[in-house]
Amino acid sequence: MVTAYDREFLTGTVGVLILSLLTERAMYAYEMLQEAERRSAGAFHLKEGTLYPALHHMERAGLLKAAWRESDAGRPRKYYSLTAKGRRQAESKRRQWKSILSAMRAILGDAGA
Amino acid sequence: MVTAYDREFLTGTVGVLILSLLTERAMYAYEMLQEAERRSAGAFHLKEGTLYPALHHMERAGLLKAAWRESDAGRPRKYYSLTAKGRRQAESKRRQWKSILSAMRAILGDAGA
DNA sequence: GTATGATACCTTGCCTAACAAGGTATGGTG
DNA sequence: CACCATACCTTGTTAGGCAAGGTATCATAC
Repeated sequence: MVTAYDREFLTGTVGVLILSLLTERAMYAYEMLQEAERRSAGAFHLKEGTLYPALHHMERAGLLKAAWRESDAGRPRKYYSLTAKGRRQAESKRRQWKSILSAMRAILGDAGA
Repeated sequence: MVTAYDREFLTGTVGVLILSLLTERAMYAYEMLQEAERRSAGAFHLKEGTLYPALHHMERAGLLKAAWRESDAGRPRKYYSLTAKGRRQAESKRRQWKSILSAMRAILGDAGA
């Protein structure tokens, strides 16, 4: 379900997306890929080449912390969770996202509703 | 009112923004800058270095056409309007934008509402 | 027994959009 | 005369998203 428009619209949203998912619970990267796809009914298809570097970057920035856990089958999984700084960032980003949303609505008229 | 977050969130939205403004009426670039700022109550501060290249690109792509008109005072203004192709594009982009919006809502939970 | 696909992690290199910072020109206001 | 708002534009940098590759484990199918 990867269409050409994904990219232009997705740009900049990946950060908020990760922060929001991790606000709910700790998750591993592969799980995030599936969750994003499932919840958007296939509209989003987060790419691995986008997600992994983003996670590493956010970990370096002190927003996330990672912990390996064994799984019943297959390779161990690397679970990410929010640090205190990450939780503050999540809150802040969400507020910003809302403000951008309403601004877009104002500019687009009913088109953005 | 330029804040650091503008960029990440704005990415990819400029195209839709232009198409939507021009759906209403022909406008010149400087006017678009003001309109975007006014309607969003200062939340958006479209940059000239973003807008002008975007307009030129969209004109080359056959989405817009430009026409110079004299003004009572100052320099002549370059009015942009949608071509037939541009109108189709505007419709299509708006639909995509809506689908992305609802996908984001689904992922963010009430955070995106 | 081996091929394939799902799971699960990762990196390198390219492309393009957004921006900062600069430039030109005109008219009005202090 | 200086300065600001209007109005157009360009160049160079940066950073984010992605395609395409790679590694390893396990289950299923043939």
